[in-house]
Amino acid sequence: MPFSFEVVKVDPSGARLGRLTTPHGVIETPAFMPVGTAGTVKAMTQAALEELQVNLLLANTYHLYLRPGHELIRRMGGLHRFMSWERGILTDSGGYQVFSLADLRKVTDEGVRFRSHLDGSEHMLTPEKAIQVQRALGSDIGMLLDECIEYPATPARAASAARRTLEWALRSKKEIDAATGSEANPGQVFFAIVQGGTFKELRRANAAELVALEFPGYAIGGLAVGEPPEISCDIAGETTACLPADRPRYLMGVGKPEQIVDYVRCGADMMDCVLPTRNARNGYLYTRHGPLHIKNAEFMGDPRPIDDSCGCMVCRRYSRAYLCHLFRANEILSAILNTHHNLYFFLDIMKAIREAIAFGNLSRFSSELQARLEAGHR
RNA sequence: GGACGGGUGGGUGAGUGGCUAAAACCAGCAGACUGUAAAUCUGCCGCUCCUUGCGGGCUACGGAGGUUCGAAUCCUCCCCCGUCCA
Repeated sequence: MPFSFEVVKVDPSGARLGRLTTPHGVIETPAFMPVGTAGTVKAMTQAALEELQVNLLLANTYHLYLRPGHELIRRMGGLHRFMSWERGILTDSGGYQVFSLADLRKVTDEGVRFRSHLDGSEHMLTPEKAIQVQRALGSDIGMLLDECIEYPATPARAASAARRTLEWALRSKKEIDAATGSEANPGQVFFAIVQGGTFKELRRANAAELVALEFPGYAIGGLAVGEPPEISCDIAGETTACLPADRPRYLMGVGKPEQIVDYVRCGADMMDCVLPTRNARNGYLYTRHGPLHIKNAEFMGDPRPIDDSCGCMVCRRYSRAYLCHLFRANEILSAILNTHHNLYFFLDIMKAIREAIAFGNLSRFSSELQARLEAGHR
């Protein structure tokens, strides 16, 4: 199955219902991708992810390159085989680590020099190298190396990162074209990433320049790095407007449940976020009536499920009291059950969004969801 | 009966004259987390008062006295707890 994308329906808001076809299956969009940085969605088995109907998950080039090494993964038959996952995989390029590991790296026009957080060793990640590593991993969708910057950033800094991201995209394109047809994973495609900080002109320009290079899909990067959510939304909407309607748009690293609908209405087709998984491990659980800290004393003797309107395995089977106990006792099952629930919650919202678009009532769905989540607790 | 060692805030445990309401860790109470250096991190954690401030008062390092301007820290006696010797 080669890569393809088809827009099935467009909502008046700009939200799109679509189908993304990859060598490892079809993904209904808008899609939420769980994050599995190191080739594992923490605390989840692959079987459990399949049960949750996850069709596409995210792994990380930089982390897998450092450990266990992309060549090892290539020898093991590629990432799909290595981690026993027959569905879709999107690999992030390491561009986010430019931002998150800011203390351990130096960015130049050539690429990013990292000092490994694992053993202190030095590594050079160039746009070409990022492509090569992702080829070795054999993901369905790879990402170009970009320069993700912090917020707030000056226009000059944002412009410089956007310019560099564009130059890196040109080099990536060459690297991609050079090897086309000679690969073990012929269906693999690469998405370019639009940068430009919180400046609309920069975003528009960067998007236009990348679009001219004809990538099969585009991502919007550099958002949700600390800016107010209204700005993220504004920039996301502004950017998608500059992207071709027939290509998938991936809004990287977002978002909170109440923001997801907004981003879909901005025209985003794909999203990923660590919030459901990381927050789960930290005892922060999402419900249709607002979040709860399961470790809090009030849940110690609470026989109710996390969310009585949730259909997930955890809510059908376990009480808040038990989950509270597991968390306090530092039991591994705590992370497993919490993650399961939070992922179900995010995936379920996205599924409901797809249905709402299909039925043409996204607007109503959106305001109802918003109202419930903002209504407060329990 | 004798010789040592020890008794510190909910727990473990630093501290041997003032910088100590008393380290650190745990427990407890709350919060944060957005392309994962995260099962992590942050704040609070004796009582009390108010004009909530690097604010006032009170209580506190087994007990009771004492030395000293000042004691968890030094002295005396007592009570416990270990280990060893009779």
